[in-house]
Amino acid sequence: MKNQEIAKIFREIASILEIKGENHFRIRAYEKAAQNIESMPEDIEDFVRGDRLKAIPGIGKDLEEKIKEIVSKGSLGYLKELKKDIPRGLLDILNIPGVGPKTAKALYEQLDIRDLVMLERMAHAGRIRNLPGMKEKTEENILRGIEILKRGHDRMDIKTAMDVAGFFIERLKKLKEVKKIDPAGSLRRNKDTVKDIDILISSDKPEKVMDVFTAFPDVKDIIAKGPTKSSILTNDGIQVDLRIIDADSYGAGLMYFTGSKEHNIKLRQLAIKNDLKLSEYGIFKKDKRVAGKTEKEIYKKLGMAYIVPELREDRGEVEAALKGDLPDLVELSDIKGDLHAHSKWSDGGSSIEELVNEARNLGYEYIAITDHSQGLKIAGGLTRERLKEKMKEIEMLRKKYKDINILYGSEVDIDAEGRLDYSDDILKEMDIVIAAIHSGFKQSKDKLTRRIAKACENKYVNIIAHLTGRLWGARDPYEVDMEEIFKACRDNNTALEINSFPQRLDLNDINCRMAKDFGVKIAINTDAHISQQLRTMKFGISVARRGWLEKKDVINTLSFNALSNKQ
DNA sequence: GCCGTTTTCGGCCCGACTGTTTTCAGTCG
Repeated sequence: MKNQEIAKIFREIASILEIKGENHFRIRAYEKAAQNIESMPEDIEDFVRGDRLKAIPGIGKDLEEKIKEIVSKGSLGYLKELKKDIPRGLLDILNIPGVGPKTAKALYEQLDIRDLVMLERMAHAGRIRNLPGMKEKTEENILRGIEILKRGHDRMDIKTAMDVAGFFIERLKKLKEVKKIDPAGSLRRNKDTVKDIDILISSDKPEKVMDVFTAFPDVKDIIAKGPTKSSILTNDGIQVDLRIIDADSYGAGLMYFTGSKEHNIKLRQLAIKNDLKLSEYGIFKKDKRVAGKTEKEIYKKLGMAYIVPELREDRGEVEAALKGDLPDLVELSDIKGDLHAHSKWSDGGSSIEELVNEARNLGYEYIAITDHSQGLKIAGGLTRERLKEKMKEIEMLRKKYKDINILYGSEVDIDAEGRLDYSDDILKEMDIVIAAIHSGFKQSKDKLTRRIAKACENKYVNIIAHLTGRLWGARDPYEVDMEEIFKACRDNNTALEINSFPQRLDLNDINCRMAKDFGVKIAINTDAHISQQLRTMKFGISVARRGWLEKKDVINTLSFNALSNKQ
């Protein structure tokens, strides 16, 4: 899988070309190609082998050759050439908010600034203000931008983003000047991680709303403030953008502000083809607005079905909507049970009964109690003897609660050699077996892949949990050969898990879609460690929806009977 | 650098805010 690697190279080329002041559209061509390759569910090397690269949107003759070179040689001569002209550190300067290619170029050419350290020093020394078109204010903004960059507020997980957005929305809602309010941006698209918070408001007194917004006690810094658009930084360094728009344009504004940028561009191009103009104010024929109040009427005007926010990434959804071919996405209400939860028997905080009762509250048909296996001592893994005692408790609860099926299971550790932590005679007694890696993350990609594939081959294993082990903000995903895993899962009828825990959300959306294309079934689980966490299912659902999954792709949408027959 | 149901050349999404200007370029989303 070289998709990410190629996307990264193309993005780097785009950045260097920006600084060099190259043609804007040529730069966009590289960015667009990077985006398409990165979000493709297929392995680009298959396209090279099949000589089908030009079938990828945004790939023409030139980029085709460059991709072939990267795949065969592992690097690209053109990028090496470009790097001779532009020092590496200059690309970091582009990451400073408010500093773009023109500024970076001027800093490099006129003051020989080559990296962040030099830039900070020069700004402190008051040297920037002497450049043409720059003054003290420019210097201040650069220093402030460097501070923001240093604080490293990159992206936050979706739950944190929802909490921050909720905090602002709840307070803004109370203003009588606020008629309508919605979260927008990647948060509304339910992306697994979010960079900044976007909020849209409809109001006839925008100035008043902006005054209140920028004066909230949590506002540390005002980045921009106007009658229709303001941006602030919170004390925690999170950027919140507020946009105010007329009620007549609210749908168009919501669409624009929800994005993604690529989705918007695609729609605007489509509008032009139809002799229309699309902006955040509506769809216009000549200068007359023909739609704009709701998103639905805009999609309709463009001759396509409504596209839910989760799909708006320009990953084929526009084409599908034009053909009336959109997937019928899985919904939270389709979920019939949770197949991954931990009780006090291992490292959970709730009793089995508490988990069962929460599952009953959620209207589930079944819940699997899947405590850790014996080798995972740090998480209170169960020995054979303790398993027997746990089984007794489950049997007792089964008698007490007839309206739900309590599944006896385990999250079994896969050891460094790919062996399972329980023998087959224990596993075969279980209703459900989840296998997962909990150590040896630093092994090579091949070794990790073989470990997991070997676990798939065990006939008692039903699900592989948290495949790449990522913990947002704490641990990077470990590298596995997705294609190999998908094949192993498909051939052994093993499902892959979407882990709904907000810092995991692993598989991610793109892996999901690829798994689906391979014919692999998915289980959306919470991995709850206290009963309330069974309610985080919605985050896993978001990933599934972003991965184009339908009800039929997800095993825990099956009724208990259908599920039992399948396993 | 890509792309074509007006096109193989001449286009390529659209608008807001800031800071520097004396009407606009740069940056951002």
